[in-house]
Amino acid sequence: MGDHTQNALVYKAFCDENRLLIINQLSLGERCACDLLEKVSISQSTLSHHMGILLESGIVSARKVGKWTYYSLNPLGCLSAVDELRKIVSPKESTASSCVCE
Amino acid sequence: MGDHTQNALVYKAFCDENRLLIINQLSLGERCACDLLEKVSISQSTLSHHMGILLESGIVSARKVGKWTYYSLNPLGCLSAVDELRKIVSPKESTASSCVCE
DNA sequence: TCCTCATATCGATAAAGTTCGATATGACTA
DNA sequence: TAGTCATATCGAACTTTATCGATATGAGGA
Repeated sequence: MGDHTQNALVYKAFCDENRLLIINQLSLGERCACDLLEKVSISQSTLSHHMGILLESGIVSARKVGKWTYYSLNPLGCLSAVDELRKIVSPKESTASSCVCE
Repeated sequence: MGDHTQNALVYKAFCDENRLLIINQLSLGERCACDLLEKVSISQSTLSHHMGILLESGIVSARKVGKWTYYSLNPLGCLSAVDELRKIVSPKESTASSCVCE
């Protein structure tokens, strides 16, 4: 069945244009926040907010090295997001057609 | 590259709990609005609003028969949503690592 | 230790989204 | 033609989200 509350959180990663831009950058390889900031025209605090959402969705990982934070796509999280979406939209066996319209 | 504006619209279908519930119902087969209304505890006008978003995302189709509207998952739209998500999160060839941090 | 830099958090505001009841629309039915 | 039923649209209240500038935190360097 899958947990709708959790899934809603996962796919929130993909329903904002700026987050899709960030994901696109990360699909090219690991990036530090300052680097992402150059590519996406939003403020530093807004970027931090979006990175929080991406981390919470599980499709992005963070790695801290000194002052810097490096972000990258989390392969397992991404795989799981794609696979779960496939499950969500795939036809399922229905016990009965419950439509009572006619 | 993919159109971020359009993709954001597609994945908006999956980032709301009630829409996930509706999609789950439709994955069992075609359903009329009155039937969906029985399964999801929201008002009729709210259901109509969500169906509009699902139609716009391309993952749901509508078929009108007299007074009734029958909704179903759009196989092509669903396939495309899954496949596009796979593309969005798959690693891409980068021309150069652009990180300037160190 | 003090300063600088990278990032996170806070507080405020504006925009977008969810939800509802009321009403409109449009199809069938008596 | 009137009435009823299914669904869509409207308008408003409320909640959530996106965004920013200011400030805090915490690491490295002088």
